[in-house]
Amino acid sequence: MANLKIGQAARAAQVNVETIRYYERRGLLTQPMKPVDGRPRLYDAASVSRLRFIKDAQGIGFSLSEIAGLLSLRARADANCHDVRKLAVQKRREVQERLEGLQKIATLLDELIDDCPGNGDIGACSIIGAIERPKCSV
Amino acid sequence: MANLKIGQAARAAQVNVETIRYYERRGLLTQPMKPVDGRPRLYDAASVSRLRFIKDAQGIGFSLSEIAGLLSLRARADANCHDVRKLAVQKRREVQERLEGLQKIATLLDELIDDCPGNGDIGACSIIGAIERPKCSV
DNA sequence: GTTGACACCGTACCACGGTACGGCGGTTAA
DNA sequence: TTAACCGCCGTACCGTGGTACGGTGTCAAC
Repeated sequence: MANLKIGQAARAAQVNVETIRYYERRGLLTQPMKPVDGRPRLYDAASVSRLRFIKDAQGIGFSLSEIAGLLSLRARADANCHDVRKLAVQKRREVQERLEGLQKIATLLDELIDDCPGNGDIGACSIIGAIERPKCSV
Repeated sequence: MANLKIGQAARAAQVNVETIRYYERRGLLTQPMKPVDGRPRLYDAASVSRLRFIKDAQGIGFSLSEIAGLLSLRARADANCHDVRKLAVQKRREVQERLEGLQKIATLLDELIDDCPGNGDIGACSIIGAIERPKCSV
């Protein structure tokens, strides 16, 4: 899997061609040199794995800017594992906060659903009512 | 708390003035009639509570479009509590999916952090390594 | 009678993560 | 040889949820 044209690289990494160009514009991926003779640029296996890295890091909750940070850390000879770990720990904390927020929402929705008579006049709807009254504010 | 100018209404509902205008443009809030004499529009308590409704519904995970749906349901005389309940149940399901996704991410990050030596060469960093290799894809 | 604080209105801009389009040129298969 | 397809490039556009800006008008206090 080497020397792929952009479309093939995109398929290999399971992303859109436009996404590759977008990452190149954002500086997440280096655009391969354009051959002098006007042939299409060629992407190698490293480009594909970098694309997968980006997608996987995105999958575990990093934003593109954070991924850029991760990638540039990786490229720095003096970078220490410690720096990367710090980013991961920070991200873990953020994930925890989002988890707790969502958990509250889930509990609240459960209560609303339990209270709801399930049919009848909308004026009597406990869900609408609960959102309307202060008790419900999250 | 009645007949408030937009700035007062915004403060009462704890939102930005621009946010009120934005909701009016989006059709989530009816813009009060403009007095003929050129005085500022006046917002009543119902507007403020509608703003709070929007903010609170947002807080429990509804998007503005979904809130618009909720609000128009509420306005329909023939609407049934059942319809509202259906939206809430649907939302509960979505929240569950997001929770499970986040939980996976949390577990993964925990593993990465545990495996990381915490210092040393970045080439040896288990976090970078794990994201790079298939095991890690989420 | 001027200063300051609002209101009003249209429009532009922000971050985020892309997607789509149009025009040009080169390659490839029938 | 001609159509179909791909690459290249710049630019525009999408949805989401707002925020900011600039010019005008109105009002009240000092």
